[in-house]
Amino acid sequence: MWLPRRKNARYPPRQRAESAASAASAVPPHLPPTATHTLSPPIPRSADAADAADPTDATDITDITDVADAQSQRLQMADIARLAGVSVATVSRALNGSPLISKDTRERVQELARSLNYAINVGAKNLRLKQNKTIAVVIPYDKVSRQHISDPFFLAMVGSLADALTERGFDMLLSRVDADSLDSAARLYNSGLAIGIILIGQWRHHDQLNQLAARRVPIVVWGTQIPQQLYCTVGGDNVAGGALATQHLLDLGYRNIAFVGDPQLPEVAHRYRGHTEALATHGLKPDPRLLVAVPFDADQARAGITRLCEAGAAFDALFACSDVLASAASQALHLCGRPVPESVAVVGYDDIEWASHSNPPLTTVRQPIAIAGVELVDALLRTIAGASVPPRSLPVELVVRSSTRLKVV
Amino acid sequence: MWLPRRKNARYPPRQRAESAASAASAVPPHLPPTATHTLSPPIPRSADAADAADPTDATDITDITDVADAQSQRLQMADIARLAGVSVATVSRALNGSPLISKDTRERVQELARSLNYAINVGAKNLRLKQNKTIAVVIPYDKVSRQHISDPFFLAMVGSLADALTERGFDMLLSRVDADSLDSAARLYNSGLAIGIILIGQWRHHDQLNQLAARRVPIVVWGTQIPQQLYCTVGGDNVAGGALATQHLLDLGYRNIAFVGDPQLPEVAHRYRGHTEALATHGLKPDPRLLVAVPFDADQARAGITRLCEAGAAFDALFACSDVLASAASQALHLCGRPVPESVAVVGYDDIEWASHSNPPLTTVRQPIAIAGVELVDALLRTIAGASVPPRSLPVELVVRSSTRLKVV
DNA sequence: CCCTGAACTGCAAACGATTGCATTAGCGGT
DNA sequence: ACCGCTAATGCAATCGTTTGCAGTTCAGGG
Repeated sequence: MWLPRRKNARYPPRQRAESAASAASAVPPHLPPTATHTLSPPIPRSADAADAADPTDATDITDITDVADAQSQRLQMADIARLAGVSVATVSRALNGSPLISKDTRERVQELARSLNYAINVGAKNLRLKQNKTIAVVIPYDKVSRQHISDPFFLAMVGSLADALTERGFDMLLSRVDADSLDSAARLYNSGLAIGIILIGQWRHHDQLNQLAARRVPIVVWGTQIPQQLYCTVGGDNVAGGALATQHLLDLGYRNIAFVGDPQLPEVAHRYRGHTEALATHGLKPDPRLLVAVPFDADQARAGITRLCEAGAAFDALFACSDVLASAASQALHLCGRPVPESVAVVGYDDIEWASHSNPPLTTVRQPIAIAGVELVDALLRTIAGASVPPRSLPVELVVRSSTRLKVV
Repeated sequence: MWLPRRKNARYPPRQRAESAASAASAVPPHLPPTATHTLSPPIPRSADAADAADPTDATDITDITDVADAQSQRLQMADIARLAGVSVATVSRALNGSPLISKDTRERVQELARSLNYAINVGAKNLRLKQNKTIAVVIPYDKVSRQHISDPFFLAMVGSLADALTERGFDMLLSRVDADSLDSAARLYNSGLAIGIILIGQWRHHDQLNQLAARRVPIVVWGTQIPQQLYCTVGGDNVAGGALATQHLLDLGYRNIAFVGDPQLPEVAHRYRGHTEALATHGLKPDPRLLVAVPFDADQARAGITRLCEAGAAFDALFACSDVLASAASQALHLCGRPVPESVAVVGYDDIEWASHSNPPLTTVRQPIAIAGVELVDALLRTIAGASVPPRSLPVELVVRSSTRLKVV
């Protein structure tokens, strides 16, 4: 007969066959054997139930109590091992499907673990294997203007990323950082919480992002490609998007197009370039008086448009760099007595969900949000694998709805 | 002279004073001394830079190479210890501000760690301390209707939770689960990834939530209070909200009010009750023909409203259980030749950002989203601490905009 | 000169998993 | 009866931190 000998015996040495048998019969009375019954019988207060349960075997009662009690609370491999009458090593191998373990033992352990709702401690596993299946997604917030980022576009992007990451078996750590110190996002990587970072939006701190990349922090940014960048960006084709919007308005007969957005932001700058290029094909130049330079903030857009109207600027159409801005602008236009689309044609950007629900439904440049999530995750994983991933520009498309119509002359 | 002796010497034994001095002078040439310079000088390819750097001291070069190289990649406590010429224990205590360490050593270690951008390995720390600062936020998705949850309300809630958690120093793990197996969210807790779960929306599986609670999984749910529930809910006061909306319409002179929403969902059921109660104060009863029972899905709402119009139902107002539904309904009404608010007054629910940007701006019942995040987090933390937290109902308020106006007779 | 205590600091054992390398039993061959 | 081989399993080191305890140095008192 073989008897295990160990310094710190966490489980009483039992004869193999006996303990296996007792485990199999002892567990069900205390804990539900499977997780799959959906109709709950009258539910007792769980812990009390264990205490009150029929005390057939003194040792097993204390076993269960030890597990549920005190500090350790959660089930761990040692508990499974004890109940199955094997060592932790065997449990580990069994749960990982190692062929070293006999089919019999393997299945017994797996069944036991499943019936106890055992889930492996990911932290310990990660530590040992130096691996990690968590990706950090960072949404910067603007300290000065608003506390929260409420632009539905960012949130939709979060949804898309959540889907893409779930798809590939990764967990997503959502985090906010001050847009003025984007580099503080490195904490998430340096602390081992996540193996890489996806940052939504480039904001005003290109330099900080370059520093992160130089420090070898795996990072991918939703944004636009900037000349000297060391990090990988994925983004819609902003130049094409800007051109598409303006071209559409030109085709409809509009010639005096206001532009709403802050060209200091890299993405907006590119859209403005597309705007300018489209005008050029008709021999036109952008009118600086029709540039409403506001950040992505509805209130400031409203104010800007109102100012524009009151200044008596001559414009018959408007291109806004987000649907939120377009919507705020439309509202302001209404109040100025210039209804959309009768008096002013409006094109937005992003095509967030409610662009089609708004009234009138908004003509807009659709960003490929669903694809964006997949592409960002893909690029990040390749970066983590050590590849040098080139920036990626995704195609955008114009969605024509009722906020634009042929100009009536 | 004291010489350290160890089984597995990870760092070469050095005389204390000597090594401390060499560390202090050796670090800056290879790595930036502080993280706070924002203007990046011409950035070299980092690793190459270390290799190419002026090789003044052979041993230090190999030190740095060891750190940046190979498997271990990330900086760890042992590296700091080696560079500071002390033991890991001392580094640990120094970084945690233990008074056991002399002020001198403590500050030297802290400064060194800061200058190297060292961040402690959270996984290892959590393992050792059996603690964890991560909360899981779960958004269920509906497998049958749509792949993604795109309702801005849920996403806004995510934003609010992100703020509340950041505020309290917790990290947020965002996860999606199939709305038909909410209990699979337990994995996040059982695996030690998170110390508690916040679930957004009650959906159709009250029983599964009860089971989770019975299994002692710390969980708080955004939703409405249901008689026999074992888990804690936080939610807007749905009965009051429903009453508020309907009362407002009644006050304006409307008597035939359509209700849009699926009363099978607990929250909607309560709003319907409020609706009914308000009608009762005017001696009215809800007309079953004016109940448009659709889930939170814009397309189905549009279809439902169109059907209602085509059936020739007599109604002069409409109360929808979300702003998305209200907006979709307004659109359908327009197409049926019944403009809002001239022909039909519309009240929504949630007061998401664009309710005020839509056209006409939507009268709606505001849910306290910002407060919700704080309350949910609060309730969860108290639950984790072992308290039995009662369900919480938050006040809602009516926001009157232009989609409702005095009925013209 | 030795003893004592205070002030630092290091050693080594956790935390919960994985895995290379024993170790064991069982079996067939000689 | 003994040897060698294979299949199944256990031991113990390891991942990066924390912390109880023990060890070292040094100053001051007898």
